[in-house]
Amino acid sequence: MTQSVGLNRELTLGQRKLRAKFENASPQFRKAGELLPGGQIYHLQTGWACQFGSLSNGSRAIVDVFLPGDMIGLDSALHTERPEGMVTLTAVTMRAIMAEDALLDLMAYRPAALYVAWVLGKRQQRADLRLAAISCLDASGRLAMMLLDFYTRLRRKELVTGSTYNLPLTQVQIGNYLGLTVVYINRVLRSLRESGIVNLEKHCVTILDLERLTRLAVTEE
Amino acid sequence: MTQSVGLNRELTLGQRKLRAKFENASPQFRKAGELLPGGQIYHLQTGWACQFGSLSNGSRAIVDVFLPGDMIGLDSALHTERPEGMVTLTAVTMRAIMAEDALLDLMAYRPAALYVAWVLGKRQQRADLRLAAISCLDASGRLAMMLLDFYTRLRRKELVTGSTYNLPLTQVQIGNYLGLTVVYINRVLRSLRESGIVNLEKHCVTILDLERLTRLAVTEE
DNA sequence: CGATTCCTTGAAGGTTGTCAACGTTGGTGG
DNA sequence: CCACCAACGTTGACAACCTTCAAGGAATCG
Repeated sequence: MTQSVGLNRELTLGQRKLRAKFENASPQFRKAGELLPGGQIYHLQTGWACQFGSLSNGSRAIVDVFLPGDMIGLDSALHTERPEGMVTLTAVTMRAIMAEDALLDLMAYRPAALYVAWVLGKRQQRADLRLAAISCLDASGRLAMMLLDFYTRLRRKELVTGSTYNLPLTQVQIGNYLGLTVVYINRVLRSLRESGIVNLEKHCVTILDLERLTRLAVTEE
Repeated sequence: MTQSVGLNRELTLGQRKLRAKFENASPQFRKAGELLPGGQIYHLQTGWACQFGSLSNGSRAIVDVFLPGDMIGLDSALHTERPEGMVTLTAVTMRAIMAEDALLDLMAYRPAALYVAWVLGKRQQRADLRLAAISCLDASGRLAMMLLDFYTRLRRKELVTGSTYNLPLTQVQIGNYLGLTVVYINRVLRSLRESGIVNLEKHCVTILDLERLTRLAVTEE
Protein backbone atom coordinates (compact mmCIF):
# COMPACT_ATOMS: atom_id res chain seq x y z
CA MET A 1 0.00 0.00 0.00
CA THR A 2 2.64 2.53 -1.00
CA GLN A 3 1.63 5.96 -2.19
CA SER A 4 1.85 6.20 -5.95
CA VAL A 5 4.40 8.61 -7.36
CA GLY A 6 1.75 10.27 -9.48
CA LEU A 7 -0.24 11.10 -6.37
CA ASN A 8 2.81 12.53 -4.65
CA ARG A 9 3.52 14.71 -7.63
CA GLU A 10 0.01 16.05 -7.62
CA LEU A 11 0.21 16.76 -3.91
CA THR A 12 3.28 18.93 -4.31
CA LEU A 13 1.63 20.69 -7.22
CA GLY A 14 -1.40 21.34 -5.05
CA GLN A 15 0.74 22.62 -2.24
CA ARG A 16 2.43 25.02 -4.62
CA LYS A 17 -0.94 26.25 -5.84
CA LEU A 18 -2.17 26.90 -2.33
CA ARG A 19 1.05 28.64 -1.34
CA ALA A 20 0.75 30.82 -4.44
CA LYS A 21 -2.68 32.02 -3.35
CA PHE A 22 -1.18 33.23 -0.11
CA GLU A 23 1.57 35.12 -1.88
CA ASN A 24 -1.00 37.64 -3.06
CA ALA A 25 -2.17 38.38 0.47
CA SER A 26 -0.28 40.93 2.48
CA PRO A 27 1.29 39.68 5.69
CA GLN A 28 -0.55 40.41 8.93
CA PHE A 29 0.80 40.83 12.42
CA ARG A 30 -1.07 39.90 15.55
CA LYS A 31 -0.27 39.91 19.21
CA ALA A 32 -0.48 36.92 21.52
CA GLY A 33 -3.95 35.94 22.67
CA GLU A 34 -5.87 37.41 19.77
CA LEU A 35 -8.87 35.61 18.36
CA LEU A 36 -8.65 34.92 14.63
CA PRO A 37 -11.83 35.76 12.70
CA GLY A 38 -13.54 32.76 11.11
CA GLY A 39 -14.31 32.39 7.44
CA GLN A 40 -10.69 32.71 6.49
CA ILE A 41 -7.78 30.39 5.81
CA TYR A 42 -4.48 31.35 7.35
CA HIS A 43 -0.93 30.49 6.58
CA LEU A 44 1.01 30.83 9.77
CA GLN A 45 4.51 32.03 9.04
CA THR A 46 5.89 32.95 12.44
CA GLY A 47 4.64 32.14 15.90
CA TRP A 48 2.21 29.61 17.35
CA ALA A 49 -1.59 29.44 17.35
CA CYS A 50 -4.24 27.01 18.53
CA GLN A 51 -7.79 25.94 18.03
CA PHE A 52 -10.10 25.50 20.96
CA GLY A 53 -13.36 23.66 21.30
CA SER A 54 -15.83 25.12 23.74
CA LEU A 55 -18.56 23.25 25.52
CA SER A 56 -21.93 24.93 25.94
CA ASN A 57 -20.73 25.02 29.48
CA GLY A 58 -18.27 27.77 28.72
CA SER A 59 -15.20 25.78 29.63
CA ARG A 60 -12.88 25.27 26.74
CA ALA A 61 -10.14 22.91 25.75
CA ILE A 62 -7.29 23.42 23.35
CA VAL A 63 -8.00 20.99 20.59
CA ASP A 64 -4.99 21.48 18.33
CA VAL A 65 -1.81 23.51 18.27
CA PHE A 66 -0.41 25.04 15.11
CA LEU A 67 3.26 25.68 14.41
CA PRO A 68 4.97 28.02 11.98
CA GLY A 69 4.29 26.91 8.43
CA ASP A 70 0.92 25.34 9.17
CA MET A 71 -2.27 26.04 7.23
CA ILE A 72 -5.17 26.83 9.52
CA GLY A 73 -8.91 27.00 9.13
CA LEU A 74 -9.40 24.73 6.14
CA ASP A 75 -11.84 22.56 8.03
CA SER A 76 -13.97 25.31 9.47
CA ALA A 77 -14.44 26.79 6.02
CA LEU A 78 -17.23 24.44 5.03
CA HIS A 79 -18.85 24.19 8.44
CA THR A 80 -20.20 27.55 9.43
CA GLU A 81 -22.33 26.15 12.22
CA ARG A 82 -20.01 25.56 15.14
CA PRO A 83 -18.07 28.71 15.90
CA GLU A 84 -14.94 27.05 17.13
CA GLY A 85 -12.27 29.62 17.57
CA MET A 86 -8.66 29.97 16.68
CA VAL A 87 -6.41 32.00 18.92
CA THR A 88 -2.82 33.09 18.66
CA LEU A 89 -0.54 31.72 21.36
CA THR A 90 2.31 34.11 20.61
CA ALA A 91 2.78 37.15 18.45
CA VAL A 92 2.45 35.87 14.90
CA THR A 93 2.91 36.92 11.32
CA MET A 94 0.62 35.27 8.81
CA ARG A 95 -1.30 35.67 5.62
CA ALA A 96 -5.04 35.22 5.25
CA ILE A 97 -7.37 34.53 2.36
CA MET A 98 -11.15 34.30 2.23
CA ALA A 99 -12.09 30.71 2.87
CA GLU A 100 -15.07 30.24 0.60
CA ASP A 101 -13.65 32.10 -2.40
CA ALA A 102 -10.37 30.30 -2.07
CA LEU A 103 -11.95 26.88 -1.71
CA LEU A 104 -14.21 27.32 -4.71
CA ASP A 105 -11.15 28.20 -6.73
CA LEU A 106 -8.82 25.56 -5.30
CA MET A 107 -11.23 22.70 -5.58
CA ALA A 108 -11.56 23.22 -9.32
CA TYR A 109 -7.94 22.13 -9.68
CA ARG A 110 -7.42 18.51 -8.82
CA PRO A 111 -3.93 18.72 -7.30
CA ALA A 112 -5.08 21.49 -5.00
CA ALA A 113 -8.17 19.54 -4.02
CA LEU A 114 -6.04 16.53 -3.20
CA TYR A 115 -3.67 18.65 -1.18
CA VAL A 116 -6.52 20.20 0.80
CA ALA A 117 -7.81 16.74 1.59
CA TRP A 118 -4.29 15.74 2.59
CA VAL A 119 -3.98 18.65 5.01
CA LEU A 120 -7.39 17.88 6.49
CA GLY A 121 -6.40 14.27 6.95
CA LYS A 122 -3.16 15.27 8.59
CA ARG A 123 -4.97 17.28 11.21
CA GLN A 124 -7.36 14.40 11.72
CA GLN A 125 -4.42 12.10 12.36
CA ARG A 126 -3.16 14.38 15.08
CA ALA A 127 -6.60 14.46 16.65
CA ASP A 128 -6.90 10.67 16.51
CA LEU A 129 -3.50 10.19 18.04
CA ARG A 130 -4.30 12.59 20.85
CA LEU A 131 -7.64 10.92 21.48
CA ALA A 132 -5.89 7.59 21.79
CA ALA A 133 -3.24 9.12 24.03
CA ILE A 134 -5.71 10.81 26.36
CA SER A 135 -7.71 7.62 26.58
CA CYS A 136 -4.81 5.30 27.28
CA LEU A 137 -2.01 7.28 28.91
CA ASP A 138 -1.60 8.83 32.33
CA ALA A 139 -0.45 12.37 32.92
CA SER A 140 3.26 11.83 32.39
CA GLY A 141 2.59 9.83 29.26
CA ARG A 142 0.46 12.56 27.77
CA LEU A 143 2.98 15.20 28.65
CA ALA A 144 5.77 13.15 27.10
CA MET A 145 3.71 12.65 23.98
CA MET A 146 3.02 16.37 23.67
CA LEU A 147 6.64 17.35 24.15
CA LEU A 148 7.75 14.76 21.62
CA ASP A 149 5.08 15.79 19.13
CA PHE A 150 6.16 19.41 19.14
CA TYR A 151 9.77 18.34 19.02
CA THR A 152 9.40 16.17 15.95
CA ARG A 153 7.17 18.63 14.15
CA LEU A 154 9.63 21.45 14.75
CA ARG A 155 12.51 19.30 13.59
CA ARG A 156 10.66 18.32 10.44
CA LYS A 157 10.20 22.00 9.68
CA GLU A 158 13.87 22.49 10.48
CA LEU A 159 13.11 25.01 13.15
CA VAL A 160 15.11 23.07 15.72
CA THR A 161 18.42 21.31 15.52
CA GLY A 162 19.60 20.49 19.02
CA SER A 163 17.66 18.74 21.75
CA THR A 164 16.13 21.95 23.04
CA TYR A 165 13.30 24.11 21.79
CA ASN A 166 11.03 26.94 22.77
CA LEU A 167 7.53 26.07 24.01
CA PRO A 168 5.37 29.20 24.28
CA LEU A 169 2.44 27.51 26.05
CA THR A 170 1.82 28.43 29.66
CA GLN A 171 1.19 25.60 32.09
CA VAL A 172 -2.48 26.52 32.17
CA GLN A 173 -2.62 26.08 28.42
CA ILE A 174 -0.79 22.78 28.59
CA GLY A 175 -3.43 21.69 31.04
CA ASN A 176 -6.21 22.70 28.67
CA TYR A 177 -4.47 20.80 25.92
CA LEU A 178 -4.00 17.58 27.85
CA GLY A 179 -7.12 17.60 29.97
CA LEU A 180 -5.27 18.10 33.25
CA THR A 181 -5.07 20.88 35.83
CA VAL A 182 -2.23 23.34 36.16
CA VAL A 183 -1.29 22.09 39.56
CA TYR A 184 -0.84 18.57 38.39
CA ILE A 185 0.97 19.56 35.21
CA ASN A 186 3.41 21.35 37.44
CA ARG A 187 3.95 18.33 39.66
CA VAL A 188 4.51 15.98 36.73
CA LEU A 189 6.95 18.42 35.18
CA ARG A 190 8.92 18.48 38.36
CA SER A 191 9.03 14.69 38.54
CA LEU A 192 10.18 14.51 34.92
CA ARG A 193 12.89 17.04 35.68
CA GLU A 194 14.02 15.19 38.81
CA SER A 195 14.11 11.94 36.87
CA GLY A 196 16.45 13.56 34.38
CA ILE A 197 14.08 12.89 31.48
CA VAL A 198 13.15 16.34 30.31
CA ASN A 199 13.45 19.86 31.63
CA LEU A 200 10.97 22.69 31.06
CA GLU A 201 11.57 26.10 32.49
CA LYS A 202 11.10 29.57 31.20
CA HIS A 203 9.25 28.15 28.18
CA CYS A 204 12.35 26.26 27.19
CA VAL A 205 12.20 22.49 26.73
CA THR A 206 15.38 20.47 27.02
CA ILE A 207 15.20 16.79 26.28
CA LEU A 208 17.63 15.04 28.57
CA ASP A 209 16.86 11.40 27.85
CA LEU A 210 15.11 10.92 24.54
CA GLU A 211 14.81 7.19 24.90
CA ARG A 212 13.04 7.25 28.23
CA LEU A 213 10.82 10.08 27.06
CA THR A 214 9.76 8.03 24.07
CA ARG A 215 9.08 5.05 26.27
CA LEU A 216 6.90 7.20 28.52
CA ALA A 217 4.84 8.47 25.60
CA VAL A 218 3.94 4.92 24.82
CA THR A 219 2.93 3.85 28.30
CA GLU A 220 5.73 3.15 30.71
CA GLU A 221 6.36 -0.61 31.01
CA MET B 1 -21.36 34.05 7.88
CA THR B 2 -24.11 31.93 6.35
CA GLN B 3 -23.25 29.26 3.84
CA SER B 4 -23.92 30.44 0.31
CA VAL B 5 -26.66 28.66 -1.59
CA GLY B 6 -24.28 27.98 -4.46
CA LEU B 7 -21.99 26.10 -2.13
CA ASN B 8 -24.84 24.06 -0.75
CA ARG B 9 -25.96 23.14 -4.23
CA GLU B 10 -22.48 21.97 -5.11
CA LEU B 11 -22.27 19.91 -1.95
CA THR B 12 -25.42 17.98 -2.76
CA LEU B 13 -24.15 17.50 -6.30
CA GLY B 14 -20.91 16.15 -4.90
CA GLN B 15 -22.74 13.85 -2.54
CA ARG B 16 -24.75 12.49 -5.43
CA LYS B 17 -21.57 11.88 -7.42
CA LEU B 18 -19.97 9.99 -4.58
CA ARG B 19 -23.08 7.93 -3.96
CA ALA B 20 -23.18 7.10 -7.64
CA LYS B 21 -19.69 5.65 -7.49
CA PHE B 22 -20.83 3.29 -4.79
CA GLU B 23 -23.80 2.13 -6.81
CA ASN B 24 -21.44 0.29 -9.14
CA ALA B 25 -19.90 -1.66 -6.31
CA SER B 26 -21.59 -4.83 -5.20
CA PRO B 27 -22.76 -4.92 -1.58
CA GLN B 28 -20.58 -6.76 0.88
CA PHE B 29 -21.53 -8.49 4.12
CA ARG B 30 -19.28 -8.76 7.12
CA LYS B 31 -19.65 -10.16 10.58
CA ALA B 32 -19.11 -8.25 13.79
CA GLY B 33 -15.52 -7.70 14.83
CA GLU B 34 -13.97 -7.93 11.39
CA LEU B 35 -11.13 -5.67 10.41
CA LEU B 36 -11.76 -3.64 7.27
CA PRO B 37 -8.85 -3.62 4.81
CA GLY B 38 -7.27 -0.21 4.27
CA GLY B 39 -6.91 1.50 0.94
CA GLN B 40 -10.63 1.49 0.37
CA ILE B 41 -13.52 3.83 0.95
CA TYR B 42 -16.65 2.30 2.40
CA HIS B 43 -20.25 3.30 2.42
CA LEU B 44 -21.82 1.76 5.46
CA GLN B 45 -25.41 0.85 4.75
CA THR B 46 -26.41 -1.31 7.67
CA GLY B 47 -24.75 -1.83 11.04
CA TRP B 48 -22.09 0.01 13.02
CA ALA B 49 -18.34 0.27 12.64
CA CYS B 50 -15.52 2.13 14.33
CA GLN B 51 -12.02 3.38 13.86
CA PHE B 52 -9.38 2.73 16.45
CA GLY B 53 -6.06 4.38 17.07
CA SER B 54 -3.35 2.18 18.47
CA LEU B 55 -0.36 3.30 20.48
CA SER B 56 2.99 1.66 19.84
CA ASN B 57 2.23 0.18 23.19
CA GLY B 58 -0.39 -2.12 21.76
CA SER B 59 -3.30 -0.69 23.70
CA ARG B 60 -5.93 0.82 21.51
CA ALA B 61 -8.71 3.30 21.83
CA ILE B 62 -11.84 3.69 19.76
CA VAL B 63 -11.39 7.00 18.04
CA ASP B 64 -14.65 7.34 16.15
CA VAL B 65 -17.87 5.42 15.69
CA PHE B 66 -19.65 5.15 12.37
CA LEU B 67 -23.38 4.73 11.91
CA PRO B 68 -25.42 3.44 8.99
CA GLY B 69 -25.12 5.81 6.06
CA ASP B 70 -21.66 7.07 6.95
CA MET B 71 -18.74 7.24 4.53
CA ILE B 72 -15.60 5.69 6.01
CA GLY B 73 -11.95 5.75 5.14
CA LEU B 74 -11.74 8.99 3.20
CA ASP B 75 -9.05 10.34 5.48
CA SER B 76 -6.85 7.29 5.53
CA ALA B 77 -6.80 7.22 1.75
CA LEU B 78 -4.09 9.85 1.40
CA HIS B 79 -2.08 8.84 4.45
CA THR B 80 -0.69 5.40 3.96
CA GLU B 81 1.77 5.70 6.81
CA ARG B 82 -0.19 5.07 9.97
CA PRO B 83 -2.10 1.83 9.68
CA GLU B 84 -5.04 2.84 11.80
CA GLY B 85 -7.70 0.25 11.53
CA MET B 86 -11.41 0.18 11.01
CA VAL B 87 -13.42 -2.59 12.58
CA THR B 88 -17.05 -3.58 12.33
CA LEU B 89 -18.97 -3.39 15.59
CA THR B 90 -21.93 -5.38 14.33
CA ALA B 91 -22.70 -7.38 11.26
CA VAL B 92 -22.78 -4.87 8.43
CA THR B 93 -23.67 -4.50 4.81
CA MET B 94 -21.65 -1.98 2.87
CA ARG B 95 -20.11 -1.12 -0.45
CA ALA B 96 -16.43 -0.49 -1.06
CA ILE B 97 -14.42 1.29 -3.73
CA MET B 98 -10.69 1.61 -4.21
CA ALA B 99 -9.58 4.72 -2.37
CA GLU B 100 -6.88 6.06 -4.64
CA ASP B 101 -8.67 5.45 -7.93
CA ALA B 102 -11.86 6.93 -6.57
CA LEU B 103 -10.16 10.00 -5.12
CA LEU B 104 -8.30 10.78 -8.31
CA ASP B 105 -11.57 10.64 -10.15
CA LEU B 106 -13.66 12.49 -7.58
CA MET B 107 -11.23 15.31 -7.03
CA ALA B 108 -11.34 16.23 -10.67
CA TYR B 109 -14.96 17.29 -10.20
CA ARG B 110 -15.30 20.31 -7.99
CA PRO B 111 -18.60 19.48 -6.27
CA ALA B 112 -17.26 16.06 -5.33
CA ALA B 113 -14.01 17.56 -4.06
CA LEU B 114 -15.98 20.00 -1.92
CA TYR B 115 -18.15 17.23 -0.58
CA VAL B 116 -15.13 15.11 0.32
CA ALA B 117 -13.67 18.06 2.20
CA TRP B 118 -17.02 18.55 3.91
CA VAL B 119 -17.13 14.92 5.08
CA LEU B 120 -13.55 15.15 6.34
CA GLY B 121 -14.40 18.31 8.24
CA LYS B 122 -17.46 16.69 9.75
CA ARG B 123 -15.40 13.88 11.19
CA GLN B 124 -12.88 16.41 12.45
CA GLN B 125 -15.68 18.25 14.24
CA ARG B 126 -16.68 15.08 16.04
CA ALA B 127 -13.07 14.49 17.05
CA ASP B 128 -12.72 18.06 18.32
CA LEU B 129 -15.91 17.85 20.32
CA ARG B 130 -14.83 14.58 21.89
CA LEU B 131 -11.41 15.96 22.70
CA ALA B 132 -13.03 18.88 24.45
CA ALA B 133 -15.44 16.57 26.25
CA ILE B 134 -12.77 14.15 27.44
CA SER B 135 -10.67 17.07 28.60
CA CYS B 136 -13.41 18.88 30.50
CA LEU B 137 -16.05 16.40 31.57
CA ASP B 138 -16.10 13.64 34.15
CA ALA B 139 -17.29 10.12 33.48
CA SER B 140 -21.03 10.80 33.64
CA GLY B 141 -20.65 13.84 31.44
CA ARG B 142 -18.77 11.91 28.80
CA LEU B 143 -21.25 9.09 28.91
CA ALA B 144 -24.15 11.51 28.58
CA MET B 145 -22.42 13.20 25.66
CA MET B 146 -21.88 9.89 23.89
CA LEU B 147 -25.44 8.72 24.38
CA LEU B 148 -26.77 12.05 23.16
CA ASP B 149 -24.44 12.09 20.17
CA PHE B 150 -25.59 8.71 18.92
CA TYR B 151 -29.18 9.67 19.65
CA THR B 152 -29.10 12.87 17.60
CA ARG B 153 -27.15 11.29 14.76
CA LEU B 154 -29.58 8.41 14.53
CA ARG B 155 -32.52 10.78 14.61
CA ARG B 156 -31.04 12.91 11.86
CA LYS B 157 -30.76 9.80 9.73
CA GLU B 158 -34.33 8.96 10.71
CA LEU B 159 -33.30 5.63 12.13
CA VAL B 160 -34.96 6.43 15.44
CA THR B 161 -38.23 8.07 16.29
CA GLY B 162 -38.98 7.47 19.95
CA SER B 163 -36.70 8.11 22.90
CA THR B 164 -35.12 4.68 22.70
CA TYR B 165 -32.49 3.20 20.43
CA ASN B 166 -30.18 0.26 20.00
CA LEU B 167 -26.55 0.66 21.05
CA PRO B 168 -24.44 -2.27 19.89
CA LEU B 169 -21.29 -1.29 21.83
CA THR B 170 -20.27 -3.51 24.71
CA GLN B 171 -19.32 -1.78 27.93
CA VAL B 172 -15.68 -2.60 27.25
CA GLN B 173 -15.96 -0.78 23.95
CA ILE B 174 -17.70 2.18 25.56
CA GLY B 175 -14.75 2.31 27.92
CA ASN B 176 -12.28 2.33 25.06
CA TYR B 177 -14.29 5.08 23.44
CA LEU B 178 -14.46 7.32 26.49
CA GLY B 179 -11.11 6.55 28.06
CA LEU B 180 -12.57 4.82 31.11
CA THR B 181 -12.54 1.29 32.48
CA VAL B 182 -15.40 -1.14 32.13
CA VAL B 183 -15.93 -1.33 35.83
CA TYR B 184 -16.44 2.37 36.14
CA ILE B 185 -18.62 2.62 33.06
CA ASN B 186 -20.83 0.07 34.70
CA ARG B 187 -21.06 2.01 37.95
CA VAL B 188 -21.87 5.26 36.22
CA LEU B 189 -24.52 3.56 34.12
CA ARG B 190 -26.13 2.25 37.27
CA SER B 191 -26.13 5.67 38.86
CA LEU B 192 -27.67 7.20 35.75
CA ARG B 193 -30.34 4.52 35.80
CA GLU B 194 -31.06 5.03 39.49
CA SER B 195 -31.31 8.77 38.97
CA GLY B 196 -33.94 8.16 36.33
CA ILE B 197 -31.92 9.92 33.65
CA VAL B 198 -31.18 7.18 31.16
CA ASN B 199 -31.42 3.43 31.08
CA LEU B 200 -29.10 1.09 29.22
CA GLU B 201 -29.61 -2.64 29.32
CA LYS B 202 -29.34 -5.34 26.77
CA HIS B 203 -27.84 -2.85 24.30
CA CYS B 204 -30.97 -0.79 24.45
CA VAL B 205 -30.80 2.88 25.44
CA THR B 206 -33.88 4.57 26.84
CA ILE B 207 -33.69 8.25 27.52
CA LEU B 208 -35.82 8.95 30.55
CA ASP B 209 -35.03 12.60 31.20
CA LEU B 210 -33.65 14.34 28.13
CA GLU B 211 -33.23 17.67 29.85
CA ARG B 212 -31.09 16.38 32.70
CA LEU B 213 -29.09 14.25 30.29
CA THR B 214 -28.33 17.30 28.19
CA ARG B 215 -27.32 19.24 31.26
CA LEU B 216 -24.96 16.45 32.25
CA ALA B 217 -23.29 16.41 28.85
CA VAL B 218 -22.39 20.02 29.36
CA THR B 219 -20.98 19.73 32.84
CA GLU B 220 -23.45 19.42 35.63
CA GLU B 221 -24.16 22.77 37.30
C1' DC C 1 -24.58 -28.33 29.05
C1' DG C 2 -19.99 -26.63 29.03
C1' DA C 3 -17.40 -22.60 27.67
C1' DT C 4 -16.78 -18.15 26.51
C1' DT C 5 -17.84 -13.52 26.72
C1' DC C 6 -20.14 -9.98 28.93
C1' DC C 7 -22.16 -7.77 32.93
C1' DT C 8 -22.15 -6.63 37.90
C1' DT C 9 -20.56 -5.68 42.47
C1' DG C 10 -17.24 -4.98 46.63
C1' DA C 11 -13.04 -3.39 48.76
C1' DA C 12 -8.67 -1.11 48.60
C1' DG C 13 -5.44 1.88 46.69
C1' DG C 14 -3.45 5.18 43.34
C1' DT C 15 -3.92 9.09 40.33
C1' DT C 16 -5.68 13.49 39.79
C1' DG C 17 -8.49 17.57 41.35
C1' DT C 18 -9.51 21.24 44.67
C1' DC C 19 -8.37 24.79 47.85
C1' DA C 20 -5.28 27.89 49.62
C1' DA C 21 -1.16 30.16 50.06
C1' DC C 22 3.25 32.00 48.69
C1' DG C 23 7.22 32.93 45.41
C1' DT C 24 8.57 34.69 40.97
C1' DT C 25 8.60 37.32 36.98
C1' DG C 26 7.81 41.20 33.93
C1' DG C 27 5.70 45.44 32.92
C1' DT C 28 3.99 50.14 34.18
C1' DG C 29 4.01 54.42 36.32
C1' DG C 30 5.51 57.37 39.88
C1' DC D 1 15.27 53.48 40.23
C1' DC D 2 11.85 51.70 42.98
C1' DA D 3 7.06 50.27 44.00
C1' DC D 4 3.34 48.18 42.61
C1' DC D 5 0.46 45.02 40.03
C1' DA D 6 -0.93 41.23 37.41
C1' DA D 7 -0.05 36.94 35.49
C1' DC D 8 2.35 32.84 35.96
C1' DG D 9 4.71 29.22 38.57
C1' DT D 10 5.24 26.35 42.83
C1' DT D 11 4.05 23.73 46.84
C1' DG D 12 1.24 21.26 50.69
C1' DA D 13 -2.78 18.92 52.53
C1' DC D 14 -6.88 16.76 51.67
C1' DA D 15 -10.77 15.01 49.07
C1' DA D 16 -12.85 13.05 45.01
C1' DC D 17 -12.67 10.34 41.06
C1' DC D 18 -11.30 6.48 38.92
C1' DT D 19 -8.59 2.12 38.58
C1' DT D 20 -7.17 -2.32 39.95
C1' DC D 21 -7.95 -6.79 41.73
C1' DA D 22 -11.02 -10.31 42.62
C1' DA D 23 -15.05 -12.88 42.29
C1' DG D 24 -19.58 -14.30 41.05
C1' DG D 25 -23.87 -13.99 38.00
C1' DA D 26 -26.06 -13.69 33.43
C1' DA D 27 -26.25 -14.38 28.75
C1' DT D 28 -24.92 -16.44 24.27
C1' DC D 29 -23.33 -20.17 21.35
C1' DG D 30 -21.13 -24.37 20.05
